[in-house]
Amino acid sequence: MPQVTLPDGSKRDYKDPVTVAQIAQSIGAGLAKAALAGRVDGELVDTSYLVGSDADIAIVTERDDDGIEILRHSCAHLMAQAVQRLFPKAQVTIGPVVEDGFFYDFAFERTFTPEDLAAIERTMGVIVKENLDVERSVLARKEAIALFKEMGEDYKVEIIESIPGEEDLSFYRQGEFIDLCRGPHVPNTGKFKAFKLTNVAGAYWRGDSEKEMLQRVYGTAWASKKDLELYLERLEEAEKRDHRKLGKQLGLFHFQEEAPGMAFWHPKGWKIYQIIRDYMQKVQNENKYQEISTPQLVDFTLWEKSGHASKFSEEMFSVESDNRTYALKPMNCPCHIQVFNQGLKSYRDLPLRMAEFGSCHRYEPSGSMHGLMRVRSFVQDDGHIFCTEEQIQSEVADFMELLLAIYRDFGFDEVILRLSTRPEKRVGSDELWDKAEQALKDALIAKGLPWELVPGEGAFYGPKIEYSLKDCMGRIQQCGTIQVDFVLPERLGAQYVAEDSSRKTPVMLHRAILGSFERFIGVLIEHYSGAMPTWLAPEQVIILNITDKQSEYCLNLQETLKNKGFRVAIDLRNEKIGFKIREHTLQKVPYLLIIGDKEVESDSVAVRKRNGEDLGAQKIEDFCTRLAQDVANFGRSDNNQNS
RNA sequence: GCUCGCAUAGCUCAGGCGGUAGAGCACUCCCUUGGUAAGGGAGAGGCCCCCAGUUCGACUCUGGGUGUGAGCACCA
Repeated sequence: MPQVTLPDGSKRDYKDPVTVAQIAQSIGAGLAKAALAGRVDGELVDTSYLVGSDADIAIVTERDDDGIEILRHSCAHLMAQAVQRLFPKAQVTIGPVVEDGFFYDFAFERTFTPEDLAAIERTMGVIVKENLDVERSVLARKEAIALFKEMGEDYKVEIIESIPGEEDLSFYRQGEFIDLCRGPHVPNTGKFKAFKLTNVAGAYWRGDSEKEMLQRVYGTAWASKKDLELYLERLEEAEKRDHRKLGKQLGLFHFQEEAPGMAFWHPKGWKIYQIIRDYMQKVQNENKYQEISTPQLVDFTLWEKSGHASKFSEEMFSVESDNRTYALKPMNCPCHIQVFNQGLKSYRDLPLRMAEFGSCHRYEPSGSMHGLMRVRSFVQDDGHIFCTEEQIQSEVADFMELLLAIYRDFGFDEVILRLSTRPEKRVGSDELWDKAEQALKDALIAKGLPWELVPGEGAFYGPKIEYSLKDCMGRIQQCGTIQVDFVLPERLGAQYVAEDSSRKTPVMLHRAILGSFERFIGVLIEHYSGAMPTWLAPEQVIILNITDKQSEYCLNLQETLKNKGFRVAIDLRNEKIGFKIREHTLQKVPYLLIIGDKEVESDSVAVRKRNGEDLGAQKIEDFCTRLAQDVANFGRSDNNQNS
């Protein structure tokens, strides 16, 4: 006699065991039709699931996030079925859900073409119309292996064989197609309303670059055509914001063949870079960091001592000179320890905070480069804190405070914090790890922000916290980090004299806030769609004359504003005012000052913002006040005047 | 690094059964001095990514390379 409790708290009694579908039916025909799956005591199940005892039940529909996930997962099966109808020789492998969609990997004798994709999509539509029931069944491992061997699905056999244990496995069948799957799935193939195959690409079998490459077909599926449209619009919007595109349009930087993965910064892009660097310099100075600078080229022997050569020598650029081999430094840490090692340090010197805008080079794999986001030459806002074990927590807490304040200035309020703890392969005693992990944890807890634990993902030399920010498109960008290091100071002989006059090895905290200037600027460009907040805009103001008559007034005005520390450009070209406004609006200059006879006579400026807003005529003084306020506000979203 | 695609004027892109190429914008000059997102005219501009091969002839076809895009793998 199952009694089910629905999400609204109401209860229903059934005489005999009932399926989720029947429960939905008993509530209403509409719900029965919309039902994609069920949730029984929190577990997702098929609508065919039989409820035999009292339980909390929810009917999962497309209005439910889980419902959409199930829809996408089932859509992957739908696609696999279509592929096998069209290409019987194609073998299926795996087909999971990913953000906003799904993919399925196939082994096939040739690659799929865009025409193939279109054909697959059409066949998917046919299968939807066939409205095939999706049926779950359970097979013993042996039977399952025999079945898939007979079908010639070698990859599936391999998957089944790799599943540990002897328990039975679940399978889903729709028409002629059957697939190993945990489920749950939609009850039939008629449930799909909006899907689209987006692209094909290669992907390694089992994610292993030693193994063969499969054909991965990506698709997306939504509850409605409207949602699909919105998603496609979102993709378009992201494309418009692409920093590589905007970098070219706004004249910020370029790349060229002779220097792959290394940016050529143009005046406006470099201005942004400098503003950020000056800001970081100031803020770090205020927070008791001492800025240093260390060499670009360092003899390989140092990298051997540090242990990087054995692991990363292939990824380092090297330079031969005087029968010696130097590496272009891929990181700054060993150099910072060299600075620490000069002179005898006392416990009284700790914590000792060093910062460097360190230029680094790494030979990144050719296929991994991506605009400014992943480059071979970059500058880290690097810093190392030498401290005692006892000081870890407060240093981490202070760092976090600083990082969050800086992110706010750049206009990022949402920060995702993740704590990565000890991996299997590691150095240092468990006691030491306990202490370090606890210190990081305590610092996180003290901050009171939500954070995520990622067990086993720490570096071999210590645990770390990673700080990711969410841009305005909802994309997550990892930028900052703080890592505890038990190894490097020891390896490179860093020591300090303790209170009892014994020699001790300091703990080293590696930390970065922006990560790299290159990447961070890339993130900023995409976040702001190139319309930098006034404090970061390479040109804050552009002065436009209407006719030659106002030229002198404009030049004087430029001088006045420049003397007040603003970045002011001027456009005296013989062009119509509408043309100039258009050009500089497209260049996303925050303020356009239009100067005609009226302004000259009244000693004022007509102010227009890049978003088209006309602020009308203002006294020069008033405009300066406004501009100064805008700059002082940084990119903080509270009271934000930018748009 | 791997799979697939792409590489034509400063930029965005057309183009052709193999006979060395075009548009818009930008640039230069001229007319125009015009009040809030494109005024008009004229001109100049190309090793059609690089190296081989096929061919009477290659920007076009074939092979190799480089760069780049999507994805995978990698990311101290």
